[in-house]
Amino acid sequence: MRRVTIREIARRAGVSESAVSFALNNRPGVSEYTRRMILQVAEEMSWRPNSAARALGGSRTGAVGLVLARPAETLGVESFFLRLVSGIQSALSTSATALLFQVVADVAAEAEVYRRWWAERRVDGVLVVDPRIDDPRPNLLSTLGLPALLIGGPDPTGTLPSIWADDTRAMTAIVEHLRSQGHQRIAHVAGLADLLHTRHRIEAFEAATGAASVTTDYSDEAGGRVTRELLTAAEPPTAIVYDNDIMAVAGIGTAAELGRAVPADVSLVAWDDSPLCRLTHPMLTALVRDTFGFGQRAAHRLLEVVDGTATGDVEDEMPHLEPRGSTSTRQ
Amino acid sequence: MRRVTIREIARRAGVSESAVSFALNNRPGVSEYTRRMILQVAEEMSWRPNSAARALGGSRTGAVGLVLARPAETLGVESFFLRLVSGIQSALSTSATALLFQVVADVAAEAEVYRRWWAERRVDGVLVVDPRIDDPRPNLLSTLGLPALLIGGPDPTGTLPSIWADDTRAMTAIVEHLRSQGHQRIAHVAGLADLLHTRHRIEAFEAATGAASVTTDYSDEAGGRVTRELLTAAEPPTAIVYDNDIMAVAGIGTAAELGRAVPADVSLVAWDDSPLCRLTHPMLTALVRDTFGFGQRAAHRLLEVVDGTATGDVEDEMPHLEPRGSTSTRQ
DNA sequence: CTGTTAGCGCGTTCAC
DNA sequence: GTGAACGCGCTAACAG
Repeated sequence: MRRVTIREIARRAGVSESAVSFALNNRPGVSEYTRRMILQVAEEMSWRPNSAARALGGSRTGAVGLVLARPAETLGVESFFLRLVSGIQSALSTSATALLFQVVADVAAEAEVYRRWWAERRVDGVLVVDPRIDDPRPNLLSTLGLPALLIGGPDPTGTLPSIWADDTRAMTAIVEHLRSQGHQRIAHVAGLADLLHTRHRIEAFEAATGAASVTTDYSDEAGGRVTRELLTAAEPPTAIVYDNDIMAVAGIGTAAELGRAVPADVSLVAWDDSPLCRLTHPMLTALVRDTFGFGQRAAHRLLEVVDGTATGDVEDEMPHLEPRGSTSTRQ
Repeated sequence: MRRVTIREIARRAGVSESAVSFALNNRPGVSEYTRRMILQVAEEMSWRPNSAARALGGSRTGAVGLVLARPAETLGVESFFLRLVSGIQSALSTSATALLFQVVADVAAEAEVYRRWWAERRVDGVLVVDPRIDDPRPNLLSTLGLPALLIGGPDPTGTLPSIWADDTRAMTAIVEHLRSQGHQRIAHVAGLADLLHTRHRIEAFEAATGAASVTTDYSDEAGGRVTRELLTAAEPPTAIVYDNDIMAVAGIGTAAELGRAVPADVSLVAWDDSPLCRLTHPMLTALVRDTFGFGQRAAHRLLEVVDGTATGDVEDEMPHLEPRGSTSTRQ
């Protein structure tokens, strides 16, 4: 495959390289006639800008980054994650921006990736997922000067702009829904204690019920174990809210083992919907989010942040509960 | 954040820019003493190469690409996929190579991404997953001249180098294992008909059993439906092999609905292991692959292909069966 | 207003 | 070990 440069287009079109550059970037300085002619030649030769040359001259690389710090045990997020990435890319593709993606073991490694990407000028900005309590990343990114958008939040330190959904109100809505079905004793099997959204959910849950949430590592094992503890206690809950789909699926299995009928004896709710929630019998009532759209909106916002045309937080739409067989009216 | 260039290092170290470049790249042309001195200065100033400048001068971008053409229904691959990507990156990180990642809807869009990446010189090579029957990608990539490694294969057209695991032998091993447990009637719920590995599995299955495989779209719905058809037939199978975890999980649910005991009435095997396979009761016997290691080896091999130091196919290790509760000895 | 020439960004490489 | 040219697109400054 021959490489096509602006120089060749200029030669072929019989004009200067700068004229070609102006025409290709839709900038003044060239007549309408010449522009059309140049564009046609470029089209015929199927020219594409060399991203390296562009990045070197201008200050844009045309790429943004996403790092997923993925402790081995956190498997429930996968489905959520691929939908999010799909949405992100659907938004990025309209501005021909590429996505640099990396999976690392922990936040320390994540920080190292940001440093490297920025030092090597590989990205124009990054999307930061899973904000944590006492999160070192906003401070790091702000110190580096690397434009970033926090997905989830808002940032407690007010350092990074963010896009977020209201987990607090979502949890309150779930509890109210269960209450309206007659549930008095509700339990909450939460996720990783140091995630910001976990704290939000816990605070909302405890405020609404007065009961204490239990934190876990999101694993199926934890979901099963905690469910067993809850259901074999003196006064077992009549409804359990799980912070992800995996734990809810494990929970429904454990309930069956213990001989508890779902939803007659105990109702179950999964925080995030996924195909898993439709594999169980009964199917799991789940909190549905428009994750693809969320990703789109996040990417769009990041591009604005990179351009400097946006700062501050945006609240995304609230997720809604999709009732299925695992919950039902109690009398 | 101040940007550090080779020019500054040269000034600070009192040498020429080329000397710095030689020293930083461990190339001859500079004395050991000077090299050390330069490296120390670079270290102090925490210099990092500007990837754009490097890409522009040399012919390497220091990035490789991976496109996932993900039809909405193919959800079972997610877990496999993240493990694969983790492995890929663990190998890439040792050579400071970045991964450009994109999720698209279909192979046509995937081809378009390859064209764009290559035209824009964004990648040095790509990893191609899910080879298909009559796959247009090897031909395209070869025409473009974009170095590529096929994950799965080998490429029937012999166009692209590949790394692959022997699905044929794996299927044969599964059938033999089931036979050794006394199973006479075995069924195979296969995946998408146009995937190459689906064909390999089907051919191996039909050669070993004489029975016909059924192709599906990998969905839980298909897994459940086909299981129901199989189990309510005149002579139901005593063992079923599913091409992914999702369908096997749906299958175990359907068996329960029909009142068939697993494994007493019917044994089930999932092709790919995942946490899902441990969420069922009984747990699913599954084919275990070292997906992380597979990704590592694939990335390593791609880098060799990019360097031109490798061509041809490599066979990766064969997956092994991990027996769990969903299969057992029949008499 | 239309178009050109010159020089920049930054690391690499080749001739000296 | 050095100086200078190069890769490719962008962008002042400048000429018609």
